[in-house]
Amino acid sequence: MPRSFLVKKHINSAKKPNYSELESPTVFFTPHIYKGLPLPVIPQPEILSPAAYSPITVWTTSSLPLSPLPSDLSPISGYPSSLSDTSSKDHSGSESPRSDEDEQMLPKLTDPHGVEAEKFQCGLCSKSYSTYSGLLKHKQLHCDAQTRKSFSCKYCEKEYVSLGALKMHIRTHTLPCVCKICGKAFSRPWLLQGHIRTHTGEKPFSCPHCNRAFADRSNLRAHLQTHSDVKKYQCKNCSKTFSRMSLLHKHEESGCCVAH
DNA sequence: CTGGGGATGGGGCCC
DNA sequence: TGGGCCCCATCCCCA
Repeated sequence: MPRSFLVKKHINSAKKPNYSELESPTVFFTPHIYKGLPLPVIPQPEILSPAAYSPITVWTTSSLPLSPLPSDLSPISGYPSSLSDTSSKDHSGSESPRSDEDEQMLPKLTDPHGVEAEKFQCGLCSKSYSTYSGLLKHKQLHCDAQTRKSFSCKYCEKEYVSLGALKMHIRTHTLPCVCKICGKAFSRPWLLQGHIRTHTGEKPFSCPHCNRAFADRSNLRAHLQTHSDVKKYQCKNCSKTFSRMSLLHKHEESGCCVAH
């Protein structure tokens, strides 16, 4: 299943950013751990600065984070995570912005500091505020979601509520972080760092139960499931538990043990 | 076939 | 605002 729950649906595809300013230069990442490591065949690459973006042309938008949705993604409620509690992840994205609307929250008076009471009225809900800042706060907290603009990716059909989110997504297309050892490109430096561990053999995450080491924290987390009697992912039909969702899916797709 | 490890993608959160 | 890190999810491969 594509991990698109955070992506806005196609609401206003006409809102395209200036991509010539969005795209980041290619970055060759070289970790410090190369120094002293036996990689003689590879020329010792220099450490380059991380990707830097040019100043971005701003399209009108107020990109406040969306309200967090309470969503416990753990298939088994109350399961004790060995590493951290992640039950409060923000998986918002179901806004229905009226993207064709322009700024409608204008003060009744031009004085931005507002010396009289109830002078600043929200153009959407008609609530009045004595100060301009009060109106702004109201706008950001309550009404801005309705006027939020969207930012569309030029490489695919995804849209985002903030320019920052779009820029992050653009990197998945431009892949600016390139491994100097094998040439493989990644969207983000830390992804490249994880990849480089496959070259260096570095495994900084070790299991407290069996001392097995892993290069990736997520893989250690999955491994920790194998030490648990009651695993994280449980079949609704037979209550059998699995260490990975993919295993549960396989189990369910194979017909489980109970007819649906 | 099943379970587990390796590698990677990608959005959110925090600073 | 961006980088680093978090977490979840997924695919592939192998024992």
